[in-house]
Amino acid sequence: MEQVSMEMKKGPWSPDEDSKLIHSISLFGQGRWNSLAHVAGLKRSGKSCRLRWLNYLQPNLRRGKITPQEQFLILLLHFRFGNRWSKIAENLPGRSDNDVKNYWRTKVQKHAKELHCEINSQQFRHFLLYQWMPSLLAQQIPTSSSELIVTENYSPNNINTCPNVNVISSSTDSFVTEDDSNIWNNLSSFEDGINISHDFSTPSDMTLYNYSSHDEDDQYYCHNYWASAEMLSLDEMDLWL
DNA sequence: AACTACCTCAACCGCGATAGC
DNA sequence: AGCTATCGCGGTTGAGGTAGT
Repeated sequence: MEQVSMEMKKGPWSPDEDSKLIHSISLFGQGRWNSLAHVAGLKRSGKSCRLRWLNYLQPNLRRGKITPQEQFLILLLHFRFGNRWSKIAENLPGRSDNDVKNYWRTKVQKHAKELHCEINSQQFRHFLLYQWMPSLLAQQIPTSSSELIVTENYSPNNINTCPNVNVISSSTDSFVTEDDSNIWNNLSSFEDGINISHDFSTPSDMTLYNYSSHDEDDQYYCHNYWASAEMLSLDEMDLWL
């Protein structure tokens, strides 16, 4: 049973409490949060300590606004995982599930409300896929360029670096023809992180998103997302490269 | 300057899953 | 097998900050 008593402190953490928790974790590591709270001399529940560490204190957390790249990833991965915030956050180095959740609630849900759409409606999904996500991609490249743009690479050794977004054309009215082999060549040339390309050369009733990443074992893999215009289904295919 | 409305995000809560006895 | 403790996740709240009037 979670420790509950009258003297348990709640609310904002003080700098003193933070340093006690950090010190204890440096000595004993993460986990067994109730014990950790006790040895740290904190009048906090283990649950509260865990949350404070994961969402605020642990090193390598990214601060500041969610970048367009990260926003794109959140929207894309929400199609795949739904409200599984921790799963989405795994793909956003330095962001917690709370960050992802807050973004979704404050930005995406608000937008749906303004459009008088249900968040899970076909109408809103269509808006995300064909308007919002392309506009986020468009923010990644300078005007007049339709070539592959390479932004800074995300290195697994530097978790504070933003995930990489590679854009193959971000213009919805000036289509760039890229055959599939070019796309794969481009993707496979970035073996060090998360890459996204959006291919606008697919038939007008179909949008293809390529999302590639590598896992802890350095396995490099790629997801293709085809979304039909009707948004009735979102098919996924994983290819091991 | 004062008030209000809105936004952000840290923190809490409830609950289900899992581990250990 | 059943009980208890712990963990982790998703949903929600509310304090503090900021922009608008």
